Amino acid sequence: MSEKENQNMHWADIMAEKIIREKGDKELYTCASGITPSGTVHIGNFREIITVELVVRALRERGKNVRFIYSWDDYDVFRKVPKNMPDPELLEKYLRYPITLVPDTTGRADNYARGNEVAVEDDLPKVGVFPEYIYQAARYRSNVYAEEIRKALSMRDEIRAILNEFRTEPLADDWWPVAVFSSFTDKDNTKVIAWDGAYGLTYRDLDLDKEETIDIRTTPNTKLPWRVDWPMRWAYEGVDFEPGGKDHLTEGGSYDTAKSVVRLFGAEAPVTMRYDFIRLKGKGGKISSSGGEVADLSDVLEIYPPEIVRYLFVGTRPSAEFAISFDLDVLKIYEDYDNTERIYFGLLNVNDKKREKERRIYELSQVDDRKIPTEPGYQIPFRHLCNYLQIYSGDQEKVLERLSDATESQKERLRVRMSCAWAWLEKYAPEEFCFSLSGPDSLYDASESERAAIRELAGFVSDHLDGSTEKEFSEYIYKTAADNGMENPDFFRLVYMVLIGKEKGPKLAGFLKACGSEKVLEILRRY
RNA sequence: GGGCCGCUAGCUCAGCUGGUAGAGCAGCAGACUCUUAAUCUGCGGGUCAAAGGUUCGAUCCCUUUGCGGCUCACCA
Repeated sequence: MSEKENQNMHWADIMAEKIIREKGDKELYTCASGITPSGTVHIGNFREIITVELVVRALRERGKNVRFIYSWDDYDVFRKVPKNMPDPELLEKYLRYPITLVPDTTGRADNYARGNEVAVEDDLPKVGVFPEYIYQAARYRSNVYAEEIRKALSMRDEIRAILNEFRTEPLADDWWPVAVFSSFTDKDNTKVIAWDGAYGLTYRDLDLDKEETIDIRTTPNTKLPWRVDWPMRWAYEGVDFEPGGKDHLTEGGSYDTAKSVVRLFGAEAPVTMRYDFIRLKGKGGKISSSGGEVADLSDVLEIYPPEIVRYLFVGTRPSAEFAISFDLDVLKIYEDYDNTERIYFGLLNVNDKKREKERRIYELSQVDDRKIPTEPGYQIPFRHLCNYLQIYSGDQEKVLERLSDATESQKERLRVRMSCAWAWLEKYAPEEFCFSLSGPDSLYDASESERAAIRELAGFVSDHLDGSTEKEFSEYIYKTAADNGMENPDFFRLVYMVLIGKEKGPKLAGFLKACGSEKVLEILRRY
């Protein structure tokens, strides 16, 4: 790989090569990601998942055998009731329980953690992400890690020394690298008292002031604290790559201590990369129900097709923060994607460097890398699609009839796009952007002279709309205004009032053509 | 207190291993008697935060400073 080629490489490819370089030639590369499902798994968390997915794909394209694991840290403690969860009073009662023992007040699953998990697991396949899920609660509770916990206990002093390097308050002498959920209360308000040097651990339940000795091979109570748990899993799974947010990847952060702790477990830290957070733009407004402004993958998938969701992340360096837009920027995002697509299919000429870059972005944006489209999507700007949809009150099939020259594969993509467009129009589009054609019940109170003008326009529509271009037909519009002694602006206002009950609307001639003479006449002839 | 990131046209940002910068939007001008961020065309010299340094040459490397943001030092 020459330096010149390297310069143009996509970050996922650069990362894949770095992994191969640093970890050597291996039979299997393990790439990992994970999070505590202690609340809605939002789009910022998704950034980590998609980052791993892209690197995994880049590795596989290099002929590597890759395992992509996703760890749900669902044996974590429920510390805080998130603002956006229903029935907070009920949830309040479960603080300090493991999140798998907290009820799911959203009704999605049989426990709180699982509810947050399924939301993500249901959506990830839609964007082409298929990790192997690992459930830490199940692992811990079935004692899979008993040996690792014993090791951690035996390396107590070394671990403490590593953690103390960055702490202001050193860990106490009686600190143990293990957390215990009480078998009396299920809560973690406990304190380890003694370890027998093997598998016997004695703790005290601080709520009840009761003591118990458990066997870490047979009781489900113990887990490792985060800064020990993370490196333990690296060693256990043989992780070669795992990215992290900037909270982890800072001096003194958990990656820093984990890369020392992992050596105690006889392994080396994975290659990592830092990703920045995601901001939201244009969300809130109409739908800010709880004040807690969260957007998860399903919120984003509602207004962007899967390949565009991927595109947002593929096209941005992970280390750069960016905003996901729900406002009018949505239009631009669609245009940007379509532009990349046009470059990919050679419909747009750009220099080699740019073309190469966009080509790779397009490929990686596709949900299934074995099914990359062989033709571009139907060329219609997103805003036009929005107008067509509104003309037909959201009836996708009617819109497709108008776009009859679209191929089957284009229609398929158009359907997805239209669903997104409709959702966007209903939830986020600004008021000025939205309209609906007037029905029989919403007549505009027109004067007699206005009615005459409308009737004349109806005649022109009937005779000429279908046969003339947009530009040609605007002449008839001007003529109608002139014939009836109306100023243009007044006449335009009148027509919009009649058609959509608003003073302004889409550019009139084009709008009339988009509606089609049949629909237009149906409305005009009421006057 | 430590660390990290950013500071480029009015706005949002590209510019990724050095050869004095570019897209979109806004704006301006014109085209058709016209209207929403929804017509087309033309128009982009901004001390690349500041000062030093390295260099034949720096927006891009090094140092320092300023401003903004994030993060760790509690837990995960």
